[in-house]
Amino acid sequence: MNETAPQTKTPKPRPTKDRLIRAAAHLFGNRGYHGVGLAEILAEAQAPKGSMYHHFPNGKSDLAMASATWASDQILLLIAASFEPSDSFVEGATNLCHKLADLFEITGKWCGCPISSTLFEGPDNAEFHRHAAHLFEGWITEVDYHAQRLGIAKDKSALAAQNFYILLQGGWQLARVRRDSDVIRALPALLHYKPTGSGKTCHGTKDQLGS
Amino acid sequence: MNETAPQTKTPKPRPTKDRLIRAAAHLFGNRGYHGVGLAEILAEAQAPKGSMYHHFPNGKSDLAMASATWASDQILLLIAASFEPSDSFVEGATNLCHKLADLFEITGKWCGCPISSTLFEGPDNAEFHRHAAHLFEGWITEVDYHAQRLGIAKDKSALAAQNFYILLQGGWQLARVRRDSDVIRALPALLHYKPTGSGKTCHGTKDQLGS
DNA sequence: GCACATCTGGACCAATTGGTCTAGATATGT
DNA sequence: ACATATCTAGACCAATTGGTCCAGATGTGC
Repeated sequence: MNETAPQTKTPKPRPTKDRLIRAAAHLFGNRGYHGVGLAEILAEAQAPKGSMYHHFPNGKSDLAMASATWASDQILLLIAASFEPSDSFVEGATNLCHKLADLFEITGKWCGCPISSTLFEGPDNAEFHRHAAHLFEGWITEVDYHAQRLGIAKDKSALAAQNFYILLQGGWQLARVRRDSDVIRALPALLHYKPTGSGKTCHGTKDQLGS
Repeated sequence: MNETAPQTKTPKPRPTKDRLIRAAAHLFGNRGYHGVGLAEILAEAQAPKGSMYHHFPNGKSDLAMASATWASDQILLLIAASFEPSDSFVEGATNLCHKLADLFEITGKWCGCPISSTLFEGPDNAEFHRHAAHLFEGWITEVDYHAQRLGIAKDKSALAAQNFYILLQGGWQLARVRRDSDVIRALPALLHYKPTGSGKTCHGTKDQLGS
């Protein structure tokens, strides 16, 4: 019937390993590593325990690493899709924020950052921490690359990327607290927010989305 | 012997309830609600299970709420101590960041934000979420109060407070990832960061610490 | 002294946890 | 057809989980 019915046919409607990773990413992102039991993951992935330990011999922690990597890659795709068609850094950042906000609104799921939920609330294992750090630096590096490509001075791009990362994480968290995606949409404005008022921004050239 | 031995004397070296709250706050902040078992909390608090269920009839979740409240109050004290002696908003914010960074360096414990660790990675209970939201808004309100007191226009203070909150949460997370408190110390500079280059900031009126 | 409420100690429990193991189903290559 | 590697299915397990319960140790008022 519809394409979602695997049944005996269509040998690979979606590989079991993939289903496990997605289910794990989804659940971990919502309730953290310790907050989700294997039983629940297996139920959502429609996979038996045996399959899981076949694909992830080290069990839950293996699966967590894989699902965090997968989730991180998704974000990297989102970053690329946001910055590539843009003509300025702020425009790319704005795109990203809107895509993210849309995602939250559409799915209605106010999940947390999948990497920190999975690897930070996990065992305070050094390997988990290293992997999380690696993935996060990957995000920053990717943004840095686009920042340079879009004309930000090489000595400032890294800082711009890091700053944007901070805003994104902080904003993500507050948006989750308030269940209000507008917090995320408003983030780009903070890229040149100034606390001391003065109505017009920099008054000078292109003050908003630059470009 | 030493003053840390409660023994039969000193009826209240520190009330059991208090010890439980502190131990819980400490452990939850590091590994999240689900990441810590009652056994561990009771061990660190040196309290038997019976005591705990006496003080917190609803068990772990009760304790989590109480410890999050306590931790939040600690932060509120830190905010007050940072902004009260300051002459400008940015100065207060800078103080807060430095105090926080010092705290991390001294303790060497890169704990996460105790509220989100405890209440967000906990059961996706509505009560937990509401309480977390309440506590966080408390932080923002407190910062807002000081912002106004320190001369930020009433229609901008709320935004300034929210912005600072976002920076703090994002920075806190990145600092934890990198185990580098400098990230937090650098946050105040972001209060008027602008990505579009132009060496001098807004060129206009009091661009830096305003006030 | 006694009666009282408060608090502690820990034995006990059902449910769940992550993890192991193996018999069999299902490809895939020849 | 057969042999082989890959994957699935789930029974099974020890350990741990959060939670209950109550006997007794503490106070604290009278």
